[in-house]
Amino acid sequence: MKRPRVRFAPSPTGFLHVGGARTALFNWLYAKKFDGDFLLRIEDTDRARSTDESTRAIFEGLEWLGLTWDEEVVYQGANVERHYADAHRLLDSGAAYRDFTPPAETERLRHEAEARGDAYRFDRDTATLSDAETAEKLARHEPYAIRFKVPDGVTEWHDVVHERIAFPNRDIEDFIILRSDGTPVYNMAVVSDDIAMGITLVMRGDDHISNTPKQILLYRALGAEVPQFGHVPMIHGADGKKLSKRHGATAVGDYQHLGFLPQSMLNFLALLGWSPGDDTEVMQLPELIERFSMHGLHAKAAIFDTKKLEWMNGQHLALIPIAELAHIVAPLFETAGLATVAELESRREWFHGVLELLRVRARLTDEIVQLATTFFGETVAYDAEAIGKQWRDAAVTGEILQATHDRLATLESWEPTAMEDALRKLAEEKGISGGKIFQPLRVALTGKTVSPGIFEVLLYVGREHSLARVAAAVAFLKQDA
RNA sequence: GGCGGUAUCGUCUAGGGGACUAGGACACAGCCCUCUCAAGGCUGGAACACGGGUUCGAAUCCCGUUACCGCUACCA
Repeated sequence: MKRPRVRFAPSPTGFLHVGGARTALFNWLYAKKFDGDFLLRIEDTDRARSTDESTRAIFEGLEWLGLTWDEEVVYQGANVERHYADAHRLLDSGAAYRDFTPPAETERLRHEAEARGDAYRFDRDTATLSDAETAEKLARHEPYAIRFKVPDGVTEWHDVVHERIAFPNRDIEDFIILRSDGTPVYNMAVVSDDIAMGITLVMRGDDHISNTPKQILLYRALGAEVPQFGHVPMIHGADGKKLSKRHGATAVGDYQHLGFLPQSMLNFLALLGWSPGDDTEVMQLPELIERFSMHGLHAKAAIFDTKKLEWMNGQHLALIPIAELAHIVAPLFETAGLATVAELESRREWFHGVLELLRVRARLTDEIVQLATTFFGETVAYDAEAIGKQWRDAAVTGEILQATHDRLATLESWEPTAMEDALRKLAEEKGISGGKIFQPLRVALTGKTVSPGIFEVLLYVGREHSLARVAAAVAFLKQDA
């Protein structure tokens, strides 16, 4: 059995699209699972649209996801000489022919047919010239394109995800493989490169299904072994249309910056169009490799559901080792102006404790940063809503907070169970419920009605700052009353 | 228009002729837990596109219809 070789071949005309990322993922999983190679080829033959920036974005996106490639990146543009040679090989063997028809003329015919409502197909006969005519045009250096001579018959293959697909050859026109300026056309370049790279399975998007019969014909005419093909479905937006910019974020980089973890993205993408066959949903990369099979691949287009992605991210946020999370999130704290990475590192235990508190309450890493503001800074801004809800009676609340402050101040150890014992006892003495103490206290400490457990907040805000915040709240209420 | 592909809850899916009263997850609603919020647990509503076959028996196999998607370039 030959070593499996698969590739991901994006054109660098934009950022790494989530659909592309998923295609890359399936190829990558296949390579890992079946002990093969995962290669990357940049299809940059469309020089007008290709940019270095896009190429970089593709690398970055793939690297962020951890989908690393096994050999040096192949740039299609570097192989045009081989593409050219292969096209001429087909010309020489009679599998292709010269087409001297000016592009404008072909275009005119096409428009005419369309206007009549007919299906246009290039007419081989009009381009067929006698040897003498050809020699004459050649002598005059008239430009020509090379067209592939599509043979009679039916071209079919066993698609890894769709089973059998067949195209009657009469529905395939004699397509151009080399433009009149000598540059190769997509299908020629792809086949030439896939042969040269020794690709054994071409796994790509559904939108390439109609290219496949042309490519199979090319493999055969070139005398090359035809690889396996697998066409994975498209990813659609909520409206059922191909996912595009107007659906919002479509680049994997967008999701990175929105606060998603790469493992969530991978897990979510894997489940769009593939299923392990049972109810398992949350999986890490090793498990994905372990469970990956072609059998679980789907033929149906899937709609990208951001809500489920968010849930998935919440799951992975809860699972990721805390040190790893800290590493990802610390720079975000720095850009938010909360603390520098170095400061956080110097209070490692405390920082990890804070993250432990917040990770379960957040779905995005950005949310963790937002929620964490409570644990930084000297002053607290009180939400109007929080005041209205928990501090209605300024006099009574001020008194309770003062008592709370005093009781906490007497504590020997700044430790949750001791705090809870003390404050529950206080509530009992006053004949009120615990909530009557905890809720106003929460507003005093955080300015908000919601937060992690009040004793954890006290612990991580710290004794000094907590007492100061409560005192400040008492003062605020006094002035208010 | 031609060609190709697809069709299970709103969404992602399980399902490979009998185990289907069609299972799970997201979302939604309610309840429990509880100092609030999450997380978690429980409960609920919600689907086999339609029509024909094949078969003792069909969500599962076949055909047709419909709908949706893709391709239809000297773009990739």
